[in-house]
Parts: sequence; structure tokens; C-alpha cells
Amino acid sequence: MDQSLGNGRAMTAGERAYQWTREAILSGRIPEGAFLEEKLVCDEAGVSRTPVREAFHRLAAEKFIDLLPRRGAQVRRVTAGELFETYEMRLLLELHGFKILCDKSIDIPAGLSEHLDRMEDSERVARVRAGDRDAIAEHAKMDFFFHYSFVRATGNSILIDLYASLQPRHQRIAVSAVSLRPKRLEVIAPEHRTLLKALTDHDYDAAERTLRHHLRPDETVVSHLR
Amino acid sequence: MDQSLGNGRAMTAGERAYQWTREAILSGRIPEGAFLEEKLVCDEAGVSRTPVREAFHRLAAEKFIDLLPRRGAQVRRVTAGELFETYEMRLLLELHGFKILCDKSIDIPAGLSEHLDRMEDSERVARVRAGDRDAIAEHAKMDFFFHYSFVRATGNSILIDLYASLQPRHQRIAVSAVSLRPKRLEVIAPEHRTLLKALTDHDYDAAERTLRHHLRPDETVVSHLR
DNA sequence: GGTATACGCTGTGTATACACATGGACGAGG
DNA sequence: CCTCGTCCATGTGTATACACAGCGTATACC
Repeated sequence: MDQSLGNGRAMTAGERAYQWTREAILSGRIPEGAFLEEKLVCDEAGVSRTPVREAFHRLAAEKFIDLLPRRGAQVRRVTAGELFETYEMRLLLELHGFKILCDKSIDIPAGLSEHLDRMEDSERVARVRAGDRDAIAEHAKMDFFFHYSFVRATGNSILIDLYASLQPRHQRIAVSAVSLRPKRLEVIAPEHRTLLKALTDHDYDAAERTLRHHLRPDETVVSHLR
Repeated sequence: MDQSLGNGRAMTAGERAYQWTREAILSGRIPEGAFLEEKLVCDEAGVSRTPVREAFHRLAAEKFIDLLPRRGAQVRRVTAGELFETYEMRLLLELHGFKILCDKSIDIPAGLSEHLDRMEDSERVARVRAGDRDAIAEHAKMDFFFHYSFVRATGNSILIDLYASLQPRHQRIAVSAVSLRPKRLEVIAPEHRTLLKALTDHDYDAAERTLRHHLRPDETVVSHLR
């Protein structure tokens, strides 16, 4: 998911501004509700205001930020209502993807087991449990990547786009969930393994059962967002 | 400076550029595959290049156009593959919406019957059958509005956003379908009526049956896009 | 006559200057 | 002491100038 930033030559200034801002939001360096000032991004990304403004409009279309006329760009918050809606849509889209994978007996992309290994790496887990902001954000990104991998394997480009558009919201929810209840980590890991096994075996019913249990809003997180 | 559109609301230059371009694409005035030149939009919308470029980035994020580096903005085409995917996703999202409406016994918004009356207005239908480009585009927009109305009634804002993002693709498919097979009009109208009745009665099974029949790719359109 | 190279035109990529709305600070009046 | 109005700083909205890449065309050389 992380693009190589070393390829700065081929990247336009607008793209750099977009990547920097997106990353700053996903990583939580810029908190929810904060106003993103153009000049800050200009300085940090080393470009002028024009490409930054283009990036902002793109990010607004992707629901990372809200563009308030004459006020600026505000990083979106996730409300309790959106939390339920996000889980509902993830469930709908992922289960549809699972159905395609199982019905067509599509092979699961290689390397997902190793991806889970990395997610469960003891040093990484320790940092997450200690409340390390970057580690938590990274964990949330890896979580999304895992689920997104199944969706991508379906080959349905629109399904893939729709699922990808849920990432901004997923990120904040996952960060909140892991921050507030680090014990969730112990539950997430084996569920991911079960899911991977079920889909590798093209066992839709098992995958559905696991996912319905996996994508269940945590009451602690819900009440925190209210 | 602050020019207002018909509704009297103040609109920024960027918004005007966005609206003009979006409308030009949806109406088919700018055909698929054509390159959108910034200067054209500048002149037509009466703004400078800066807001036009912002509008282009937004439209690209919404899949109306592709931004090719150093080449410009190209109006997206719909491939045969995307046609199937679009129907598949519309079916998935709409049926989910129907389930919500029926399970929660949500009232269908008023005025949809009158909306269908306008769609079936004999003068309008005659223009569509005669191949009038504007009338065909308008018909496609009204068709989308009808389906979108049910989705909006669910109140799930993410579902609503996801469905809305399908409009650019739906528009092109619907325009192709009606252009190539105007006889479809006679089938569409009663199916819409049946759908409206089923949902008004909160009869999910009837609604699902109708929609599965309604959202069936037309072989003529498919082969035309290949 | 065909091909390759150079030149110029068109249009995008970026920076920057200026216009102006918004929000807060500060002071005057009640 | 509170309230309201004015002023100013900050930051967005827009226009425009300039840089430069891509493509077509024309010309020169083979």
C-alpha cells in the first residue's frame, strides 16, 4: 500500500502534496477535526499552494477531509453513526467478494499468511499495546490491507474502488478500537487466520460466519464516539 | 464576482467549473474518450484555469475523467467489463437498501409516482425515440434519480455515497442502452411502477425479483461496447 | 522520395501576486 | 463587568505569468 517515495522525480508536485497529506491523516499526525492549513503542507511537501489545493479537492472527494468555504480543510471525524454504517458496508462488500472468490474458486493471493505474521510480530504488538501512535496507525493500515487483498482478488474493479473508498473511515475506527481496547489484538489475529483458511478452502459459509463475528462494532469504541 | 446560479446561492468559481463540466459529460455534449481542454471550460464557465483544474481533480476522483500526466483530462469510456460490474454493484447496493427499507418499514419518499409520470410523458418519450441526445441524457438522469431515491431513503450515508459514485458509469450505460434499443423504454416504465409498488408495500421479495429482472445487461449494448 | 531531426505551437504543471471573507483581539460605551 | 462594534491578521479564492513537455510539421540530408 505504501508507495515508494524515492521515486520523487516522476511524481508531480500535486501527487507529492496528495501523498504527504494522505499519509499525515492516516498516520494520525494530524488529528480528527483539525484544520489543515495549505501553507503547512506547502512547506512540508516542498511545493506551492496550487498543487496543494488540487490535492485537497481530491482528498475531499475521497472523504478524508471536508472543504469548508472560506474556512479551509478540516480532517473528517467519524461519528458513532458512521461507525455502524462503515461496518455494515464493509460486511456487504466483503461478503459479496467472498461469494465471488468461492463461487469461482479464485486463488487467494500469496503472502497473506506472512502479512499476518508481520502483524503479529511481538515487537510490533508490544509497541501497539504501549500506545505508540505510529505503530497503531500502521497496524490499522495492515488490517485494511489484509481485508482489501481479498476484495482485490475478485477482479471486480468497481467493487475494489468502492471498498478502497472506505479506508479513511476504517482507519479512524481501527485506530480508536486498538487504542481504547488493545486486548482486541488477541482476538483479531486468530480471526484473521480463520478467515484466510476459510477463503483458501473456498468455504463461503465459514468465511461469512467468521466475518460477521469479526466486523462487530465494539461498544467501548461506540460510546467513545458518541 | 460572486455570480449566482438560478437558485440564488452563491457559488465559487471552482463549483461553477465543476458543475459545468459534470453536466457537459453527463449530457453527452463531450463524448467518451474526448480530451477536455482547460481553456474550453475556462471560456464556457467564465472562470480562470485554477478553479477548472480543481474541478478536474474532483471529477477524476469521482471517475468521470482520467487525468493523464502532461496529456490532459480524458472523458472515461465504459468497457463491456465495467458494464457487468456496474450492474453487479447496483444490484448489490440497491438490494441492500431495499432490505433496510422493508425491514424497518421506512416510508418511500413522496413524488416518485409523479416522477415516473414525467419520465413517461409522451412528448419526452417521442424525443427519446427520435434519438434526441439531450432527451436521452435527461432520461438516463431521471432513471438514476428514481433508483437513487430509494437508496437515499435508507438514511445510510455511506451507502448513499457509494451508490452515487456509480452515476458516471450508469449514465453512459443507460444512454447507450436507450440509444441502441429505444424499445427498452416500454419495458422500463412498467418495471419501475412494479418496483415502486413493491417497496411502498415493503414487500422485499417482490422488489428483489423485479430488480433482478430490471438490472439485466442488454446483449446489444454489451456487444456494442466490446 | 523516404526518413530523421529540429523547430515551433499547443496545452499542461507550477509558482506567485492580489482580492477579499472570516474570526479574533482590542477598545469604547453602556 | 459585560456587550457590541471596529480593526487587523490570517488564510482562502482567483487570476495570471512563466516553465516545460509532447506532438505535429517542415526541412534537410541521405
